[in-house]
Amino acid sequence: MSPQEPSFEQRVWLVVDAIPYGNVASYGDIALLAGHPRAARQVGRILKSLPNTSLLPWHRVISQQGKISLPGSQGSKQIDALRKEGIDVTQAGKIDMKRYRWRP
DNA sequence: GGCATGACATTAG
DNA sequence: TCTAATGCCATGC
Repeated sequence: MSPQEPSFEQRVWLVVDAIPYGNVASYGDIALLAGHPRAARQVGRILKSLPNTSLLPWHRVISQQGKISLPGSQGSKQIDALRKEGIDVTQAGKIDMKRYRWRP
């Protein structure tokens, strides 16, 4: 029979869930680990579509430039959540990727 | 099957 | 450092 491979969406869930505490990953990395090196945009769309019941650490996913791509109150929440994990976030919402980037 | 959208990435100025 | 333009790809209508 034909085992239906998990959707890109579900792969993203798995990858995001694998990000360890105190580390962050970029959309491009998520897409890459999910099997689609250039589907970073879809990652953002998927995370946006996440149900509030999901326990995924989506706040550990940021842009490659170490900047929060989610403006508004949600962005502030993300920054706050990252700081609670020991990640240093500048006042401009900038993060040192060289230091916190997740290396599988 | 085609068109529009998007929590991005990269390059140029 | 910041802004603008271009590319790439899955999803939804």
